Amino acid sequence: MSQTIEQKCITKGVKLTDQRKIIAKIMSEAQDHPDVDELYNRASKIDPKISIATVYRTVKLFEEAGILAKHDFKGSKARYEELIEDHHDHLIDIKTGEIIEFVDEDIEKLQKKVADKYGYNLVDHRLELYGVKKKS
Amino acid sequence: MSQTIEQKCITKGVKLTDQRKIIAKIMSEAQDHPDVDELYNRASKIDPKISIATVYRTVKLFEEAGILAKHDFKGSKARYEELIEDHHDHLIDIKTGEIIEFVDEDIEKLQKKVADKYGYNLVDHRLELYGVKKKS
DNA sequence: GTAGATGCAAAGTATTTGCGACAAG
DNA sequence: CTTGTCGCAAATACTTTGCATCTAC
Repeated sequence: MSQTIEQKCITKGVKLTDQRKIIAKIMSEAQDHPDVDELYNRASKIDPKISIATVYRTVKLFEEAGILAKHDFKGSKARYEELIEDHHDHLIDIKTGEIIEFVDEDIEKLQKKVADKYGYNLVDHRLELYGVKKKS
Repeated sequence: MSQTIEQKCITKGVKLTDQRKIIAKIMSEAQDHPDVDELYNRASKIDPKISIATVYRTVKLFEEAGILAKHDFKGSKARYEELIEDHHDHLIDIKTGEIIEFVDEDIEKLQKKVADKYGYNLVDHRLELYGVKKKS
């Protein structure tokens, strides 16, 4: 039973204001990886008085609380997505900007092995694939 | 017989000004991954009149010419390194900021396989490992 | 000689912050 | 009630750009 973003806020002791609820809802429902501007646009439709500063403050807060993940893909602004238990990496279509999420256990294992080889414990990683659709 | 950065400029038809020669030299000799500020500092010691704008223009030009690689590691400014034939990825020490370069052919192959699985041709990728040194 | 490069300062982006008003717990 | 949040606008950090001058080829 996975928690909603609002539930995670309560668990982590993050105060739930109206603005944060709006952002929580948008990110919960998002099927994509919106950037701050897009998030601000969507939030403004619900609460036209919300400030972009609040959006920035909230995504940062949520990121630090482990609720959202921030991605700085090449050639675009910072994008956010809800942080779910099962980790995944991203394949980015450089023509369309479409983002495909994938998981590859073998790559994960090899990454640990590489870190190990150099005497490191792997704390985090970033794997992004950039590609173009093959003609079918 | 690998070319120097200056030679690459000539090959690629990039005009060699004094400022560009300075930046080429610094990057050729760099054992690290300097950011623009650091590059500007090192360049200023050779030519105190060089402008930061020129440094920005030059790294961008070199990047587009395939002479330098730009890296946006998490939590730090854009860093540059000379682009060498043999590709490598990076392992970043999150305590010290030290950067270790590594190559893992198996991971490379698996990346291609993943892209392929989703119907993509892999054009580029980014793999960064973030770790802490193990106690020995 | 001429197209392109430089230095400077001003303008852009993306993001953060100080502050008085306001709201959640 | 009191601590923390919000909206606003100003500030910051990094990067780009317009323009007059200068330089590599």
